Formats: sequence, structure tokens, C-alpha cells
Amino acid sequence: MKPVILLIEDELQIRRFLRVTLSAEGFSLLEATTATEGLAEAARHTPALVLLDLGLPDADGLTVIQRLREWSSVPVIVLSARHQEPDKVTALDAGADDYLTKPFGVAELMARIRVALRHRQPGDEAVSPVVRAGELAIDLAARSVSRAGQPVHLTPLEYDLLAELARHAGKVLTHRQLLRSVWGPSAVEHNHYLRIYMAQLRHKLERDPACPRHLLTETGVGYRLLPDPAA
Amino acid sequence: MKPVILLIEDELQIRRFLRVTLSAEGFSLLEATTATEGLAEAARHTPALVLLDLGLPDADGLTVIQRLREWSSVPVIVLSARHQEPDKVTALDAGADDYLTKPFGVAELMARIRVALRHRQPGDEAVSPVVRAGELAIDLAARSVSRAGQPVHLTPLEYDLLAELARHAGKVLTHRQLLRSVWGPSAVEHNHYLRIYMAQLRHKLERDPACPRHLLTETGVGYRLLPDPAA
DNA sequence: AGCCGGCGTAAGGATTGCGTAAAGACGCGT
DNA sequence: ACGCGTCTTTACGCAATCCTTACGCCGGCT
Repeated sequence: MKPVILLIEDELQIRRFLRVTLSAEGFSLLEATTATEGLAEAARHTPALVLLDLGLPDADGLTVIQRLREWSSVPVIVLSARHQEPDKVTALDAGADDYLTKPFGVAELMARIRVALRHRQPGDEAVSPVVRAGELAIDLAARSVSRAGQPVHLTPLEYDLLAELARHAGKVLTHRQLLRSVWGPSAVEHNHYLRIYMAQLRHKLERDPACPRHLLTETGVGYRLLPDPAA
Repeated sequence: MKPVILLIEDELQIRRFLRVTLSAEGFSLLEATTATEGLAEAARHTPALVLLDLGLPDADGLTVIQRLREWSSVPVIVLSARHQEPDKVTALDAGADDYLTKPFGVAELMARIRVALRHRQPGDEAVSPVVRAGELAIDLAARSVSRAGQPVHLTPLEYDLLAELARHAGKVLTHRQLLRSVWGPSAVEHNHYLRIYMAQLRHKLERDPACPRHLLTETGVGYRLLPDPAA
């Protein structure tokens, strides 16, 4: 099976060039020309690698990396015309695995692609971008939540909290972990926030908020989202 | 615990420079000036990351990578004065994870170090997170316990005690060890707590709490969890 | 036999943590 | 400036957990 590579790049010339080169090297190629299109393709096909141009027309490449990292651990190699060091650092810290400046050599790109693919651990689960729990469906790629097919509106904090639980579905997350990743390291003491927002989530998502079946509380420890076993 | 980085570099200036920089960033540094010395240090201390200069006096850097890869999968970042593309390709294909050309920016190096260490993260999940004993299953990663497929609710102390036994499955843990790791060093005398909570665990987990088959007591010494032999 | 230390069982009260509600504060767009 | 949605703060009733105390059992020792 040929590895599938997703190329997110708006310049036609580079796209055409890479299309030929990557095909010759035995890769199967997906193409996208905008950030939104690229994210959608990544969610639908779960490629083995993403080549990302930072200079996209509709959104900053940085946000593409961040949005991707909200649900996927696919290797990302950035291709950018920006040679400045701060650009590299922010991209790498946002979750990119490598950073090449244009113009780049084909041989080096290929070698770095091989490194990235080699890095992909066999145990690296190809997580689906949508987590299901009973009548709930949490689409981490689209940032949307639905209950029994009906879309549910969540406030930003409500979604962040639910997404954090969904990313580790089945596992217990401590108060500390949740507060740190949702509210930031400074709010690690405010357990009250969690109770309030868990209550709000249960009101919107559970059939009987007083007797939750998926948003479970582990008294004295934290909370967890109980997903469908057939994940 | 500070990550340990092994620096294999013969030039004193660069070594001194990186020593200061890496220490300031919170890393613990090992240093080697030759290939043979570097390989020996890597074998003895198993660092979290290797920074490798290709221009070593006693051997080619390439062979260092190859020798290292014969037994270790530690991330290797190459620091080289060679800008030629074939050099990069051969180094990366030999097993290096990244390649920076001198002179490099400190910020970029730090970012790439963070990438390499982040990448190594899934590697430490090599330990089996689920301990089995008969119809019991203890998932240490999810902090959940099930008996015959049915999830069992445990209070924080009950779980902490069981987890401590499961982490050392098969071995006898003394009263002292258990009390210190679960209740804290101040409660080392209260053997009573152990009896109470072991009884509660047996009620929830054993088929016949009066005749335990997995949560065994070693009279006068401590307790132990008897796991499946096929673990 | 009788005493005693180690172990298991049971139950009650104190403490802590959790869920709910409501009101004030903040930011944002109209 | 106003209203709206959202986030934060505050207060209180309830449930879960934990610690304490008490008692029965078994084996070894005097």
C-alpha cells in the first residue's frame, strides 16, 4: 500500500512539480489549495503525512497546524518561503515536525519525508476525527458537536473542555490536567469551574443530567468521557 | 526530571556555547569529543537526545549514526558545517532525525530539540498499561478497573492502593511501602488502614472476599497482587 | 487453658468534595 | 450607549469518601 501524502499548497507550479516528483517516488498524493480545504481533506482521508505551505490565501498556516493537532498526530512538514528564525520556531512549537525553506532541494525533501514516515510509530493509532458516545458525536476536526443527529451549540469553554475529554476518551483526566489545558496553568486551583461547566455540558448533552451516562465524575480525582466500546 | 542530552562535538567553542545555552534551557548535558567516546557515553547513560557533529577527528559522523542505530532509537540531531544536499540525505537516511547546518540559530535548535523530544513521547508507553488477574483488568492509563468486563467503581484511596499493588504485580509489598506510597510518609504506623481498604477491595473485586484468589495477604509482612502468569 | 498480636469485618460520625442555582462582571457587536 | 452571550464569583444542600471506634476470629506462645 502506497503511503498517502496530503499537499496543502496554493502555488500551482510547486504543486505540479511535487505531484510529479512524489508520484515518481511511489507516493499517493492528495492536494488542497486552501487551509479549510486542507483540513477537510486531512479529516476525511487521514493521510500518512502532510506537506504544508505557510502562505495560504484564506488562513495562516500556523492555525492549520494548531487545528490539525487538536485531533491528529500526523507528521507535518512545513514548506515556507519565510527564512526568519521566529517563523520556524513558532511553527515547530505549534506542532510541526520539520521546516524547509524554499527553494528546497528535492533529494532533501524526500529524505525528510522518509524520516517523518519512519517516525510514525506502529502503535500510533490512526484516531478518527470524530468521537462517539451513545447519541453524541464530537467532531474534533470540524469543532462541532451533535446529539442524536441534531447539532448542539457549545460556548468556547464548554467545547474546549469537552474536546479535551474526547481526545483522551475513556481515560480519567484529573482536575489539574483539565484546568491546565482548558483554563491555563494559572487556574489550576479553581476546581469550581469544572463543576459548573461539567454541569452545563451535562444539561446540553445528557438525557438525564442528574444521572450522566457518558460525562462521568471520578470523585476526588477528575472526570472522564465514556465512549462507545466499538471505537 | 531534566532530560539528558549528549553532545558529541570536537570544537571547544561550540561545546562551551551549547553547554551554557542548554543548561539555561533546563537540560542536563553530557559531552564527548570523539566518536568512540560519544558512542560509549550513549551506551552508558542512554540520553534522551543526541546532538552530533559530523566532523569528528577519529571517525566519520555517519558511522556514529549507524553504530548508534544498531541498538538505540534515541533521536539524533546532526550539526554540520556541510551544506551540500547529498550529505544531508545520507545522514538522514542513515538514521538521523534532523540536520542543521552551521552556523545555526539557537532558537531554531531549541525548537528542533523540543520536536525531537516530543516525538520520543509515545516511546515511553512501552510498558503495558493494563494488568490482568483472572477476571480483573486494571487499566493504569485510563485509571479504570473492570471485573468480568463490568466496570467497577473505586474510591481514590482504593484505586491508589490497588494501583500500587498492580504496578508491582506478583511482588510482595510491605505494610510500610504501601502506607508510604498511598497515605504518605506520615501514616507509616497505621497498619489498620490497609486491612480496611484491602477488605473493601476484596469485596468489590474478589468472587469470594473471605477466600481471596488475587489480593493475597502475607501475614506479618504485607500484601501482593497475584496476576495472570501470561503477563 | 488462657493470653496476645495480627488480621478481617462492621458501622457511625466528621470532613471533604460535588452539584445546583443565581447574581455580578466582562467583552462584543449593534 | 445598550443588550446579549459568556465567563466568573458566591452561596448552600447533598452525597461520597475517609477516619475512628468497636468487636470476632485465628494461631502461636507462655
